[in-house]
Amino acid sequence: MSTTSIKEVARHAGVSLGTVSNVLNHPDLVAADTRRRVLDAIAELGYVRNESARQLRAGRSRHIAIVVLDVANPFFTDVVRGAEDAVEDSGVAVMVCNSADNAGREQRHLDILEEQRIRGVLITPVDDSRGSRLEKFIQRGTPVVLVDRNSGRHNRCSVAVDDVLGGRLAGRHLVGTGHRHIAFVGGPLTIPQVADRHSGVAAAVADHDGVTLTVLPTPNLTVAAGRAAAGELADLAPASRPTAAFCANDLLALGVLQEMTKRGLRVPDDIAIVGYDDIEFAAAAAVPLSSVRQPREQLGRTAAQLLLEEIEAGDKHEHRHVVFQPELVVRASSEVAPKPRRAKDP
Amino acid sequence: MSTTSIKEVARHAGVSLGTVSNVLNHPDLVAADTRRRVLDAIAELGYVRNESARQLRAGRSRHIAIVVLDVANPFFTDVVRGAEDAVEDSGVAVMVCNSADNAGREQRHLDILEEQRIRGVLITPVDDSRGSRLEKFIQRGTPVVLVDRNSGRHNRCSVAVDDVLGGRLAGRHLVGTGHRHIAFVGGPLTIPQVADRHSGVAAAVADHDGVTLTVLPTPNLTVAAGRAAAGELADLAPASRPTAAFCANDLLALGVLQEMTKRGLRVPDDIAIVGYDDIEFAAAAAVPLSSVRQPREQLGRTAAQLLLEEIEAGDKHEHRHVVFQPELVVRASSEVAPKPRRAKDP
DNA sequence: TTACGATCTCGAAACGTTTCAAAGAGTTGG
DNA sequence: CCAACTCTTTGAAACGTTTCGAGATCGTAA
Repeated sequence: MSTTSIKEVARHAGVSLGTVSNVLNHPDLVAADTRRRVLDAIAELGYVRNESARQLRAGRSRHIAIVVLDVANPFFTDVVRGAEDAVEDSGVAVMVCNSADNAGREQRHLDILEEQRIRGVLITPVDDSRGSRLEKFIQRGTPVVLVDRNSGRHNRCSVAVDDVLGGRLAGRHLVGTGHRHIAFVGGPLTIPQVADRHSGVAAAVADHDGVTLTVLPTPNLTVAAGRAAAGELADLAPASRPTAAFCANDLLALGVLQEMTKRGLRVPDDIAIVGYDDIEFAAAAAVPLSSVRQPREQLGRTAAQLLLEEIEAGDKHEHRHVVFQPELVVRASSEVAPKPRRAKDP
Repeated sequence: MSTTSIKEVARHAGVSLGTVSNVLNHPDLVAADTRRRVLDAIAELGYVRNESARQLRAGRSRHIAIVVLDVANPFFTDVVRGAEDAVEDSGVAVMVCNSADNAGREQRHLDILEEQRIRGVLITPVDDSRGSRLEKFIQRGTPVVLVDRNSGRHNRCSVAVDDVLGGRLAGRHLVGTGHRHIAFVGGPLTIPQVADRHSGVAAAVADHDGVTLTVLPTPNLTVAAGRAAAGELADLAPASRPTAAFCANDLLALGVLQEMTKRGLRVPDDIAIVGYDDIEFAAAAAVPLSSVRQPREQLGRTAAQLLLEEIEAGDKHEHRHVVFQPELVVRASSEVAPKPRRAKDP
């Protein structure tokens, strides 16, 4: 552990401690040859500034954090990249925290971040209720921007996508291509995004007589959960089986696609699939997946910009709520109009 | 920003400052009702400990970092999850840093981490040469464990997978199923993992007369690069086109699969594909991808354990180099023996 | 020659903790 | 009643910075 302090550098260079600090922070105040001597001493001793001491004195950190629901979900990694891009040369660094959709972990992360006097936080919250840890966090004055979630409250910025519209787009598309029995695959419905996507598709279905919507709840939004849900669907008698599945995200959709293929059902002929997020792997699937596209990197970039703005402006900052429009991308998995059902089931 | 300090808590509770600190760090030394009073004051004032001050006094942080080549690659997110699991209740937190395969960014991250007096670092380095930033970092005494890279040097632990063997497994499999012309898709070859995988497959091919290996270099290891490489392959005259592609990772392989399908070439009949890493999306592809499996989470878990061990043991620690064996997982993308070529090209 | 600015350097204070020797207050045993 | 404990609490020092008023040095104008 490097243990050289500014004091030793000063001694080595034959100057006072304050001068070394000036070389580091206000080089223009120091005479050229003194500066030179100090820099040499720094190089020779391998001095590394102690950030804790700096921060203690300065009163604040130079970091922001982004807390995501699932680091392993490509949707979030793209959001992270967007955020990293946005802060690139603003002098702050980004810490990535994974709440794993677990309120306890989210809370612990927030605890740690607050102890660090973090400069600001981007978060897709698990628990955003009144009196939640996050609420307290905000009230104590740390700037927070909600990501992929819009907030009715006015003490924070948010950047979101209109998920109800997204669900509606998917529903309209499926109804429009002739499907009369649609499944919604996703859960838990306590996740607002999932609930919104569901109510969107439900609204689209309700606009048309004779179209029914079946909800297949899943415990989470993973590929494995998609496989399991697809198993249930495939086990249904062909006559009562939905001809299309709208999945709450692409991981689920990929799981459904995989399981259906494995069981000999053809996509989209036997069952059409529409996902959500339009992660890169959606297009890369060998039956390319239709999906509701969210501007993933832009989400992260915009959120980070809002945060920097708030950090900059302080009290003068006015909170804003940015909502992006989703866009349906139709690919092979839902492209073909459904044909009369064939008897071809396991 | 919460600005209450231990001093105010002390005043509020009518005790000295040292007692408050004891309540926080050594509660057993404090009488029950004093403790009670202090805790009440803490709750009432919303006191949050200042980690910078704590760390300054204690001399070290409670964080480790993991620096990965690409946060958006599921391989690395799984490694991260493994590492997070391993440190779960050791009292240290994990910071995730993304070098994006860029030496400059890696350097900047290491600068910041050193200023933080980070407790230890897991890293898949971009630049591990003699005299590199990383080398200096290690020499100054911060514990570092190399991930997915084995090191000849003896001043650090490493956890890796035998990539030469992995390449060899893939090569043997393809040769064994009758392929006589194989393509290696991947690059840049300056990435040691890529070079090893290549030399593995080259060795396997060299063991058999009449089998040729064509190298298709790519600028990076992404899906898009895979698509581009597949385009080149597909454009070749059928007679001179390889019948199998071994890709340096699964992202490339998925790109190749997608582009081939798009161009009407069938996998595996027209061209077999084998990837590397066995990320979850490999199995989820509708033509499930054969792949060389790395124990992703275990890689992260083991690396984190070694790091904690070194942090614990200090000078007494003996560096170790763990090497895992990869395992070939054969799926549909390379399952069928190649048939006589058909003329069926764009 | 003096006075004044301009430049540069210095030294001490402050940031909020943790730690530790020492003191205070009871208790117990002789 | 004193000595020797134990149990609590105290207050000051130290961690490595940054900041800022003040001092030192030198050149220049009056």
